[in-house]
Amino acid sequence: MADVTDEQILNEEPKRTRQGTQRVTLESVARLAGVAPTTVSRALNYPDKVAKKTLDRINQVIEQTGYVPNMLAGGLASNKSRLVAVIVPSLVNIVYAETVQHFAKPMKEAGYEVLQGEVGYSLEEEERLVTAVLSRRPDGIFLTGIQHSNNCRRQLLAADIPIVETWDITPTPLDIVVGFSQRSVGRKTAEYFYDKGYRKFAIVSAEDQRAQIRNDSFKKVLFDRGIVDVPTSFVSGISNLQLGRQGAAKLLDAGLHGHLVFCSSDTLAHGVLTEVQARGLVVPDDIAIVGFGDQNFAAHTYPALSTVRIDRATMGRQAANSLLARLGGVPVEHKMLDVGFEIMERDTA
Amino acid sequence: MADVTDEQILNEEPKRTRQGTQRVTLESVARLAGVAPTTVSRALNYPDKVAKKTLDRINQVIEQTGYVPNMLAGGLASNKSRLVAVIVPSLVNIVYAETVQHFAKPMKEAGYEVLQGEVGYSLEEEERLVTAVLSRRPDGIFLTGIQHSNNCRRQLLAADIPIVETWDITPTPLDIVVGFSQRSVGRKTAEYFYDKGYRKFAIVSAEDQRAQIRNDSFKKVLFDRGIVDVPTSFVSGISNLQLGRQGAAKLLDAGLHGHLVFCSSDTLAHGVLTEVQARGLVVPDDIAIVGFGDQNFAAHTYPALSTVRIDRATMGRQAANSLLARLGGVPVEHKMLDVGFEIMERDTA
DNA sequence: TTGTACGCGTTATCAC
DNA sequence: GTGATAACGCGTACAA
Repeated sequence: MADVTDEQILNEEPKRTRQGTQRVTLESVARLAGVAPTTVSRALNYPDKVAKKTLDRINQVIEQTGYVPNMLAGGLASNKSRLVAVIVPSLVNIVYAETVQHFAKPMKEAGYEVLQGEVGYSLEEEERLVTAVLSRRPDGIFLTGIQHSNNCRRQLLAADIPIVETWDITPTPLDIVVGFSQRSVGRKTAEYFYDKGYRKFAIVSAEDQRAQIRNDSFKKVLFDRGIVDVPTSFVSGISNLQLGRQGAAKLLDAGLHGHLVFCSSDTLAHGVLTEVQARGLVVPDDIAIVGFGDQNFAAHTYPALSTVRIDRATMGRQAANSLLARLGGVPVEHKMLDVGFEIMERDTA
Repeated sequence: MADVTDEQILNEEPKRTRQGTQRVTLESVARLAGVAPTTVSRALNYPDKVAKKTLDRINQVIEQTGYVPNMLAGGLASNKSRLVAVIVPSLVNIVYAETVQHFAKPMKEAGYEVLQGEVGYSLEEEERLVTAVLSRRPDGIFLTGIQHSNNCRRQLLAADIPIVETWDITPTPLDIVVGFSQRSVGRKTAEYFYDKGYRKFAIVSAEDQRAQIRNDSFKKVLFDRGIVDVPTSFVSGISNLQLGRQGAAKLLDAGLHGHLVFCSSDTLAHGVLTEVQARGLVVPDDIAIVGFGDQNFAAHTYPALSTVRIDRATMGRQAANSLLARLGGVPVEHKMLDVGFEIMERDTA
């Protein structure tokens, strides 16, 4: 055994007990370009710190060999992954997808990749995904909502990275929050249409937490004005046109007439509209409808959908701005950014 | 200077020229549990290869410290990232989102995270994203479509990882392909509705490559039957209801009547339907409409939308199955999997 | 402007 | 069942 050890010591070559990938590495590029690995690394990360001639030679080798840097190694060495994690309730819910898209664009332009994960509306799922995602050492994280399990909060805080919470607002965010008050949406919407003269109301809603908050504050306003009965139809699963029709059908079958139906999304509202029309009723005379979100189809349904406009582009963009500021070491001016909302009165209510 | 060197050599402690993250590492867990790092690693990756007692102690320390493994380091060492990259034209196009969702579920259950990127309909963008994504050393990659730039193909092949192409079909995939023939869709749809008696046709289409293929084969069939004039209205950007209405408006303004309008997506078709109805025309008598995709709202528009059903769930699931098989070293039985499509005749055509 | 020498946190290998 | 040791591929402090 001693012999082996001696051999190793005497041997110039490393022991090579393991096999790496056979791909071209920074080192092989360096060899081919006749420079030190450091120089190649610099050529990649700080091109202007390398002599033009050297740079050209290196780039040529990179081109020829098809070298692709290994960011796992780079990230480990630099303690930066250039990855931001995004956690949304659903990948196929277009309102979240749009927010993420507007978030992802500036992040990508700044050199970050987006790792997206979906968690439904369950806090436990969120906790699991957060753990999984933190093991990738993201440089920052985008969260949907402000409700998280205690364990989840602890992990997030321990990770010590910038965090943006979105789609709600709170004076005490984990780090930064960019959103709007769900409570205000419910309240203002109820007040607005009550003041317009409506006295009968109903709700078609998905079962998510944020919708519940809107519903509750909506009903609270009505209750305070003496309206205690607000027929509510819950649908479960990802909202779609069909669920909207089903939700409306239940209500209509129960004899709804002259009500304003407040929906938890434009998609559900579109379904309600379709069902009402399919029954030969007239909107808004027989049934009035208000959606939520102002998705881009809302202004183009027939009749055009009244709804609550949420500026998803601004929300996404601002979330990115704040995160990028923190990532760049710039102190963020506002820990809390309220992007507000706007009631869009169109033709269905 | 020599002194310093001597000190270093004599010193038992490492030089510590750099500062790692202060987070808890596998090594600190090992120290606290009184075992070697190797054992902790094993406890995490092969729990049954560790004595029950040791395992319990380690898990307890992990619990207390809130240790989160660093997968950058793990990935570097094991040459496995447990990451699969997904490249789609658009994050907000729900038909792709749904495919990805069905793909992501089994992948996640098998322990893989999904890194999603959007590339529009540009091959150059795809190439750029592929490079960025390969630098994360994904274990596999999911592609939309079968058209890629040469450079992109080269990189993909060089990466030497399992690849699934989707949403189209070819006998010569990069690795595996799960999809259906775009050409057949156009052909069969034209034949079907020609045989049903339609003699006037029009098209409302987005500008993407795959839609073009459908349009071309659609028109080819009609041409062969003596129908040479197929008014076509292109819309640009991500398809939505408004664009569908606009596309229809252009056609309708030009005096369309009695035509069957073949749309490149259900969303556009829904817009066409809305526009036609807003003008007081009757579907399908004045204008017939056929969509593409059979999204979940298609059966619930009023009247219900005739369309071409694409089984996105099966496509996503099969893509995952094939990829997981390859990832597990199992030889894949079919390099090419045709999930087909189905013409859904409902009430709009 | 370029090169030397570590170390980042983990896993594979092999020995015990 | 457990541990020592050497990589994995790259960034960075420091020296030249």
